[in-house]
Amino acid sequence: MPELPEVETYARYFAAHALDQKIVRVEVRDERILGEIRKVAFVKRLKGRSFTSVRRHGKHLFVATSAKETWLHLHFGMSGDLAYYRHVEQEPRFARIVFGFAGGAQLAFEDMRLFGLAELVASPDAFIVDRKLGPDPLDPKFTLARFTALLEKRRGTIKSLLMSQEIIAGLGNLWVDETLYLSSIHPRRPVDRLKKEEIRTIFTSMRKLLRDVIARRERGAAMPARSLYENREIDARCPRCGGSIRRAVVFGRTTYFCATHQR
DNA sequence: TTCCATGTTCCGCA
DNA sequence: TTGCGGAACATGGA
Repeated sequence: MPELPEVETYARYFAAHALDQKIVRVEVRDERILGEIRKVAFVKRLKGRSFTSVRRHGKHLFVATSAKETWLHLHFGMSGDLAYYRHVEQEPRFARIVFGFAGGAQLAFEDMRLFGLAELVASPDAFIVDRKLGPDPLDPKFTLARFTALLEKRRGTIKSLLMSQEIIAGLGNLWVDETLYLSSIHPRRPVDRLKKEEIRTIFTSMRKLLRDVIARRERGAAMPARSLYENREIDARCPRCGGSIRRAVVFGRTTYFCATHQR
């Protein structure tokens, strides 16, 4: 379930379990999960090393290794996840890569649909520049002024811009819908017709939401019953205003919104 | 069987 | 140049 808050949770999970242990085994179960790098090279460069720290930018996870200029880059696609375990029976069904550690534990990168990616990169910063990724919305340096500037030069709908990783890195379909729901803004609203005040509301709601979802993921709590997330159904009652929840395709994605309070 | 799915990329068109 | 719709990728789950 990987948008920014989920990837943040994976990053913390990785850091809590899989750092500073010698990698004694690297099994690539399905090569389609790898990018350009060949399986042999991937295994060779990681075996005997260890993971040393994690870093996240948007939906991308980077893990530093004890090898110079060698970072594991993971993208979780639509169905990626991590699992750390000690016994083979606990291996996830769709484990695509399994790292075995000296202590006997293992870390699996699972991804049923294979839209994810695992590769090695020399530098996360260079990767972010190459891929033209926008700022991470939870970066302390990401400000309302920066957000406003990013939107100012653009046209198009607010949903399409929040979804575009070159503008802001990390939001996906679910949390864009939730952000706009909380902001009372219609997903199709042209961004050049947003008032300053509305941009501020989106900025604030988005960051508050992302932090809240991360906190909930951490303690295994569900989303509030009043959230759009729990009411993504055609003709559901909007828990905030009693209006009706509608479904439409916006920017190519199934979009839920309240036809009454989102304008 | 059919439709839908938390992502990304590429192509064609306006 | 920018933005958008559609298709493709792979594999379930309802």
